[in-house]
This record gives sequence, C-alpha cells and structure tokens, in this order.
Amino acid sequence: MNVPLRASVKCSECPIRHRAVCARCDEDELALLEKVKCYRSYQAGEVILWRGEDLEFVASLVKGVASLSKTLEDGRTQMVGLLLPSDFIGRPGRERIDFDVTATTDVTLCCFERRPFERIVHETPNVAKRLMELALDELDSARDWMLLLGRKTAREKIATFIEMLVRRSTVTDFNGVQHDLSLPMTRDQIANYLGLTLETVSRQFNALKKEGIISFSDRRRFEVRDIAALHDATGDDADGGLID
Amino acid sequence: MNVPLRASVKCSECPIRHRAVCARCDEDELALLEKVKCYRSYQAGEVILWRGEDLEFVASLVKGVASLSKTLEDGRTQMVGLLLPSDFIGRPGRERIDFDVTATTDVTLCCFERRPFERIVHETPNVAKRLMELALDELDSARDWMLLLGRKTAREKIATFIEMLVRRSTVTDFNGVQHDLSLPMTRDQIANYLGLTLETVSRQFNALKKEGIISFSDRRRFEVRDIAALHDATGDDADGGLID
DNA sequence: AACAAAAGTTGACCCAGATCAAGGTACATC
DNA sequence: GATGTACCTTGATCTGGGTCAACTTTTGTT
Repeated sequence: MNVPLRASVKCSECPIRHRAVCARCDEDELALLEKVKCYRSYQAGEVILWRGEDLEFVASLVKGVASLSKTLEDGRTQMVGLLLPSDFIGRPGRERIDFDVTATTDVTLCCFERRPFERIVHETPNVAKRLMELALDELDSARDWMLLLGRKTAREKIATFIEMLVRRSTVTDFNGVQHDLSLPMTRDQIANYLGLTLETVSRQFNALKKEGIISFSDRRRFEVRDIAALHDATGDDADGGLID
Repeated sequence: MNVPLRASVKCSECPIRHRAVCARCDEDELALLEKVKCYRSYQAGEVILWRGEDLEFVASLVKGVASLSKTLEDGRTQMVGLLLPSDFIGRPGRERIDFDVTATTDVTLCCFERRPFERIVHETPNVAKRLMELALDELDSARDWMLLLGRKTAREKIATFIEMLVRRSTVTDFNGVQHDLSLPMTRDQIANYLGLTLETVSRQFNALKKEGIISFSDRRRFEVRDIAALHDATGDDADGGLID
C-alpha cells in the first residue's frame, strides 16, 4: 500500500537511526525530521517510483530491499542499484529520477515531503553531510559493479554477489559466522542485477553447489561452506572488491 | 611532470570557472581557494594517482582527459570513470581512492592540498553544495554506464560512446553542428571503457563507417554523417540515455 | 485435494564477441 | 629515408553465455 501513515515508530527507536540520513543528527535536528516524516509500505513487486515522475517525497529505506533499474528501448533491463535498509531515495536539488524504483521484497519507507526536506537539508549541515556520504558510498559501489558488469565471468559475478550478501548480513546482524543466509530476490532479479540470464544464474549457483562451496536448504536459503574458495571465485584480489 | 606550479592563471579567467567545484563561489570565496591552489601537469599515459595511495591533494581537471580504472587479480581492467574538464578528483572525508587515476591525454590539474581544502568545504556551503552536485552527476553517468556494460551489444556500446562525445563537445564548444570531432583515446582505451576488446572496437567503428553513419579523416578525427541513424544504433529510447 | 501459476532446473544448440595470428600504417628518431 | 615502435585492421577460429524448449518443484487458490 502506498498510503502514507503517520509515524508510528519514534526516531530514537528506529532500527536505522545510526546509518540513515539522520545518522549524524542530534535530538533537536531529529525532532525537525520527525515532524515531517511518515511511513509508507509497498508489497514485493510494487513500483515505488517511475522514471521521470515528479518526486513528491524522498525517503529512507527502513525495512526490506528495493532496486533501481533502467530499461532499453526493446525492453532489456539492467539493475543499477540495490537499496538496503538505511539507504536513501531521492537527492537534494533533483526533482526527477532517471530510473524506476521497485520493491524487491516487502518494503517500508520513512518518507519526507521533498520541499520541507530540502529546507531542512539547507539548514542542517549534519543532514547535508550525511547525504554526501551516502552518495559517495553509492558511487563506490556503482564502480565495483561496473567492474563486475564489464569484465567478470558469470561464475565470478555469482561468487561476488554471494560474497556481498555475506558481508552485508555481517554488518547488519553482527554474527561472526553466517550460516543460513537468504537471497533477497528471485533468480530472474539476480540475473538482472548481474547482467546475466536467469538460466545462467541457475547453472552457476548449481555449479558452486556441486563444488561444495555453498549449499541450499531451500531456493532462497543457503549457507557458505568454503568462504576462501568463494573469494577465489570472485576474481578480486585479496584486499579489493566490494567495500560497503 | 607532477611538480606543483604556483598558480599562473587567475581564477576569474579560468576556463572551468563556471562548471568546476568553484562554480557557485563569489569573489571572496574564490580568493580563499586561489590562495591554496597550484597547477600540476601530466603527460598522456602518466598515472596521476594510484589506488590505495594517500590523497595529499584533491583537484579540478582543467585541461585534457583522465580516466579512473579498476583491475582484477589477473590483470583484466575496466574503466569506471572518465574525467573531462571541470570534473573533480577526490572527495571530502575520503583520504584514499579505490581506483587508479591516469592521464589519458596531456592533463592540467588545479590542485588543492587536502586538509586546507576540507576546511574550506566545511566553511563554504557553496563549495559543499557544488561538490554534491558533481557527485550526483557522476552517479547518474555511472548508472547509464552500468546499463551499457550490462546489456548493450558491441554496436550499441560504440554508438553510445560516439553519441556521448558529440553531446559533450556540443556542451563544451557551443557549435550547433559537429563535424570533425576527435576521439580522446586509443582503441585499446575505448575497449577498456566499454567492456570490449580492441579488435571488436575496431570492427564496430569500421562497420559504422561502411554504413555511412560516421566517417574518419584520420585515426582520431571523425565526423557524424547521420545523427539519427547513430541514435538508433545506441538502443536508447528517444528521451533516455546519457544525460550529462 | 486439485488445479493453476510462478519460480527454478536442465539440455541442446547457436552466435556475438573473445582470442589468436598476421599484416598494415603513421609517426618519431637517428 | 631507414628503422623502430605504437597503434590499428582484418581474417580465422573458438567459446561462454544466450536462446529456445521441455520439464520439475513450490506456492497459492478454490
């Protein structure tokens, strides 16, 4: 549902309080934001924003996974961004976006009307600064992704993708070992993310499974059995690769 | 040569005065920057910054073309950014970069020592704001590029590349028709940019030539003969594609 | 429980673009 | 004007991953 709901969660108790656009805010600044925020929810598959549409709100992603994607004339599409909790949608000074934003899983957003938000950005250096950091982080991951799309083999792409999920979940969950991770999307969406077809994604997952590097408990849930072999399969050098 | 030269060009007469990081500065703010700037020159092929190296300066690109590139363990490389005059190198709050920066042609930089520059960013909202705009522009073109790398055919990649050169030169030169444009790099570097091999780049250029869409006067200089056919070959829809 | 729809797997085949190889061309240096 | 070197072109061949197609498994609905 894209019906705005008055905020039910207090900012101070928000799960993304310390990573989102509000991360650097003090209590007073937070109060400003709290006054203009509202929540919206979307079901998996729902389009959150269409390319070219006027942005009436900007938002922090609170829960779930969303994706940014671009489409060619004949319908080929490529994901150009993956949004996880604490990532931001919309940019100061931009009233349109040049890609579609779709809910990959069920999603909850913390939305701010664009105009009031831009005033706050203007008057609150801590928000402006955090927005800059978020933009630079996105730029870094866009560049890692370009290396992946331009030069990696199908196997390397899949291995890199899994490694990224492992890293992100560590950051999110604070558990040293990760067994039982879950894919946040279908094979088709993963193909879209990696510049492959769904058949190739399926084959490469199964190849890594056969080699004992990963194992699946069901279609979505898996476990990394050999993290070193997984890393070798990414093609990245020891220190390099995705840093988030 | 990477020997810093005391500024010889006055900011007020600088060719990138109105597009670079200083674009929004008033005279007083400009004076602040002028005090800490110096010029450096690099020859085509020279590495400006190595990945991982400590950034001692940040800089605006004044003249020439530079590229950002990433490398896999086995030596495959992919360009992840192309810097043209007025583009910026280095980011506030980051003391390292995760890619190499190389002079593609002879290059002149307007450099600022990192520390003093960061103080100025902190105290000059007009600089901070402009830096944000530049970062967002880079993010947009990174995303167009991801679509290109992930989903476009060799022909579409080459056509898109040429179309970008046409657009950029229009913006730079303010001449309605562009005959006699020039490639800022070798076939090898173009391949690197587009996620292709140099042989494929050569073949696709010659295919477009045979079809009468472009023509070459020498290896570097060319002319677009049929801009509509060129656009058709990019795979982008009418309004979409690279916007810079 | 039966059925339908969505998601995933597997095999056969094919082709765009990589790879390998051999020349050709333009410019710099002596 | 000869020699070297970097750059580019062109042809022959190979192959990773796309395409097409059939089938299986899971999930949701009546």
